[in-house]
Amino acid sequence: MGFVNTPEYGKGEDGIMNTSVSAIKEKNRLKSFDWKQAALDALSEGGLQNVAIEMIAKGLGVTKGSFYWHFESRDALIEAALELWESQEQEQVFGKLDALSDPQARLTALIALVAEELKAHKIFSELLKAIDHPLVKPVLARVSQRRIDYLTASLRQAGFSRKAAQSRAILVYASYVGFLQLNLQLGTPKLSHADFEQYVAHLTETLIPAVG
Amino acid sequence: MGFVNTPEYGKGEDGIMNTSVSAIKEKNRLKSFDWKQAALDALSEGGLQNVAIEMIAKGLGVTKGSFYWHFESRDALIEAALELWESQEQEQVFGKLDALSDPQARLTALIALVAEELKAHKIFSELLKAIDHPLVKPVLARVSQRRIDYLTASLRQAGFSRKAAQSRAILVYASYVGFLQLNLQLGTPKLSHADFEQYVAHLTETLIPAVG
DNA sequence: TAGCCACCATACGCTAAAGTATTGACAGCG
DNA sequence: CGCTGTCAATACTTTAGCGTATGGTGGCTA
Repeated sequence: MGFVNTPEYGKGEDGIMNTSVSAIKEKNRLKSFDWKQAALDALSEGGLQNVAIEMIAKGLGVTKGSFYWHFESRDALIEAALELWESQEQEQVFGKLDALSDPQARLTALIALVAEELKAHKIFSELLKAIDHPLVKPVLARVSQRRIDYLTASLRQAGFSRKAAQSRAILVYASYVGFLQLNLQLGTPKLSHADFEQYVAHLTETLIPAVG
Repeated sequence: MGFVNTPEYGKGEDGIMNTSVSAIKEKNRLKSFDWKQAALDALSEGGLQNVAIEMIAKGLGVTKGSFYWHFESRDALIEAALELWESQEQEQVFGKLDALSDPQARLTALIALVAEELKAHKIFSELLKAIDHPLVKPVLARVSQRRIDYLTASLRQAGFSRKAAQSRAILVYASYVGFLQLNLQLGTPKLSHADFEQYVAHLTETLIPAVG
């Protein structure tokens, strides 16, 4: 007892939480976690407007009467789901890359990462479309700032000057964001697997190795 | 008589249109055009969900009773506004660039164009967020395809191989799209005017001249 | 001056989705 | 056995925004 199997552990979302940590508390947390997970699923599929309580409830086999026991409001769910996504995102991206000491290898690994983890990218892409929502904007701003900073540092390590590294980091990140929207949202251009490989190779050649 | 001073001319949106071409018809067209223009304004400010009939009506000093005389539905307005935007967009971008014969100059001019014409970019950026709307998606697909093709052709002329030109075109366009979203929507990173200049210079150096 | 027509205002209906109020089921504990 | 707390179902209210129905006004023509 005492250990939870989810990223939820240690968040302390309830203010009081040390009164009889037990199977009941466990189940409680699992339930709330399910809602967040389902919200992220819905988000990655149909965008933020698809994070509709009655829809998700149906997917979970319950009704909204249940939802409002677990959460204050729709916004509360969105906020919690975003918090979950942000932490997952962070350990997913940075966890894998920090292992690599060579900055060059780290950068190419980062680009390779874009091809995988489709769902995380889908969520990011959907959030970008929902940026008008006041809860979404700060999250994306934080995440983007962290990534750009990380890129900048890596590029500096790889030999770029301070200013060049800054511009290059923005360029790399912008091309990432743009490519996401073009592919996941617009579906234009449609690239075959081979075309995609070639594009990634071209991108790596163009943006990563050339120090200047 | 016979000439109209707007891009509307020659569209033939009414099926029948040759019965007494006169000042009345003229006024009619102007009114309808105002709605489209106002719709684009609203779009560029608050996104597609801000294209709300009652809001725009208030802005025009009328009520929605007027609107439904001019248009069938909200979708009809959106469709008409998008058509207007697409044509304006096309002549704005391609009109200026086709004058330049040197492909290199054309490409740098194109990049410079991004800094201007803020409203057209705002609209594009908002449309990207509203891409789930069935009327928006095909428009953006057409526009993006045209632009990428144009870029590809210019890059080929500048000396890139077929495959390299294709990948590079996508890269350039993706970085454009991404930068738009980061700046107009997210506001991250915040660049000073000098920083922006430097970024554009860096971008041009990195993506345009190097033939490979 | 009668009357038609383009244009607009007002009032209402309709729908989707959030949120509320109330009651019910079921499990564990005293 | 019955109480209590957790979770869920049902029915209701509310709100925003699209769309409709209908009637009003002002100018042009017969």
